[in-house]
Amino acid sequence: MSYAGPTRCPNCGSTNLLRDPEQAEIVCTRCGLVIETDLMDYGPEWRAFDDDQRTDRVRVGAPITYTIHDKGLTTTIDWRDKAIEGKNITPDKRAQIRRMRKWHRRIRIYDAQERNLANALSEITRIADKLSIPKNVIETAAVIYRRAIALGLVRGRSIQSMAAATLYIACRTCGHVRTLDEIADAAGMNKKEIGRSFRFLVNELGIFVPPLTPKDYVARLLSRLRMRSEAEEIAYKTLEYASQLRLTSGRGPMGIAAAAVYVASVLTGERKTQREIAEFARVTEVTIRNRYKSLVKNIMFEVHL
DNA sequence: AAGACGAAAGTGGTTGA
DNA sequence: TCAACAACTTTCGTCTT
Repeated sequence: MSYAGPTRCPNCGSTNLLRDPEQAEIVCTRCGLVIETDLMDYGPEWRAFDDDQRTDRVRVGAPITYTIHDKGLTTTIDWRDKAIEGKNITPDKRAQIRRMRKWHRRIRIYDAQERNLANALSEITRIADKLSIPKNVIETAAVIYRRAIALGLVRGRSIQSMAAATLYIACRTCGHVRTLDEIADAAGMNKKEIGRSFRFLVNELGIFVPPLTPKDYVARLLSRLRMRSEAEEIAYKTLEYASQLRLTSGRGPMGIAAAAVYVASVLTGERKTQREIAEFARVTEVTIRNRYKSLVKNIMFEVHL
């Protein structure tokens, strides 16, 4: 059976796509974007009958029982090459014990990573569920986290912040607009730490994260303010002018989006107060005023020409 | 009285020596 | 590592509707 799927990653343009029938996905090996899910699944042992199973069986690697049966009770083989009574032991016994020790250690590291992964994935899904983030974004986050763990980037950092940062990266690369604030809220931790982990991961993994533009925020603001679609058009037009006039560079995109929405609210007559918009946009009224001021000044000038 | 406006001082993050 | 800096916030008094 042949399958003509995508050949290029829509996010970073890489052609190194990994098609993984067991995980029923096509994944970009460069940025970790999950391009397609729910491919035909060939392996009878791993057939996923519903979404829950697909998550549990395919994604998490080790089944959840793995972490339960162990519960952190690990064993160690003594480093001394002695029998229990303190006698020396024969050379071939000694060699055997050393081999056992080696493998025991290796297996334990593997265990620790799997545990970390399972932990992180449940954290990721927990945050994502709170925000109703779609499944493919969660999957992308999982892939990114796996890469991070494989490169040893997670050690010494809190699983929570790494999980949240991973989810944020996934949102950005998948074009699912969420603010760092929202993620931080849902994760129950501060924005700063997640932001730091975010930047760290982006640097270390070399992921291309498309920058957010004011436009990305407008639709969300309008829907949260329950405004009509004609306002949307005006807001987008305003932003277009603004970016042509280079009013957008270097400014926080949310402030500009909020100002554009305010302009639209005034022009359409379904006026919203600056405070209302500021609240949803998570910027202050003053910021809206400043953006709005320069918007009006420059665009009026433009119109008069 | 509510909303809009703007000045001034404060805050947290980035940059460049 | 530290100071300068830009963007944004906080606060508060004044103006407008």
